[in-house]
Amino acid sequence: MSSDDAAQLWKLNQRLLTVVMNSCADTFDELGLETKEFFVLDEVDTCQYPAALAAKLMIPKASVTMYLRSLVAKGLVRREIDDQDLRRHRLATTDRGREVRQRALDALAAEFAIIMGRLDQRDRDELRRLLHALLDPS
Amino acid sequence: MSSDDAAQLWKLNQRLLTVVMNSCADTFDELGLETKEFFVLDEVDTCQYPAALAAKLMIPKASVTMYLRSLVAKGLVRREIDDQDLRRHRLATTDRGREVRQRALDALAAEFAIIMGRLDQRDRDELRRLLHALLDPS
DNA sequence: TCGTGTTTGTTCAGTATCGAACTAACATGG
DNA sequence: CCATGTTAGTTCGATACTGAACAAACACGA
Repeated sequence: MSSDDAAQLWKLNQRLLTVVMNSCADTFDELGLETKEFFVLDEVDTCQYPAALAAKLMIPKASVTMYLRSLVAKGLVRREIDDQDLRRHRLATTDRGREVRQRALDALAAEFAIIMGRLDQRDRDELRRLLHALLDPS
Repeated sequence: MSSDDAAQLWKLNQRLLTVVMNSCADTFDELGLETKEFFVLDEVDTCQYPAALAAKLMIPKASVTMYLRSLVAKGLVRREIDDQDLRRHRLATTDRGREVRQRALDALAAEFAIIMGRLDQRDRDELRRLLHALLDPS
């Protein structure tokens, strides 16, 4: 594989993600969710703590502080005291937070499906197979 | 494909691209290139004009103005008068611009190739075909 | 118990980004 | 030729982001 070849694939892939994300913008707006906030909300339950979120999402700690402040203000996430380590803020999504997250994920999946609709069934299966081959750490 | 499955695929893909991009950060630094600037530099020759760049990259016109200003200041891109339409700035990479772009693409490809290595040549070609079909609905 | 070194999350200040308004240059219809 | 509408690129003001410094809490060997 030539160098330009790999880079081109990278760019196409990047473009695909951007297109899908842009398509979700309206739904996210209705949910009152900023794009960046969504990524944080989505990982709150699996990461539990701000530091872990920053590491997982590869964004600065200062940014996590901001997104969390907004999510808490919106009532989508709540902070709890961690009795084991008073420095840490244990995080958890609220009921409403879970609902919003699910709606956002559905929107993302729906838009992805629309784009995928440009392919016929055979090609969709093929693309999914290739992406899985790339992404699954198997 | 279930809704969550599609979203999961999307998120994995997003993560993959971020990791690759982060891996390139040092090289880009050495080249004196900001990440966002790179995307602009990379498309200058194919898009020719700022408006086309904004559309292709899906970023605001105002941002394109800024990135171009920086690229021009660094001597990587130059603006020319378009005799056909005096509103437009025809853009072109300089010799140094082409060199820097190639180095950046090489870095990107090198990192991405590690992942792409999971596919054989036939599958990579297939993947590119499918991504093109998705993104260039001709 | 200290002293020293980490880690956690926040704050602050400087930079980056971008929506909206703007100017200049075309295009089209009359 | 003019009126009207559209498009190209820039500027400006307001917001978003983040590196660096910070305070608090932990860890652990001496």
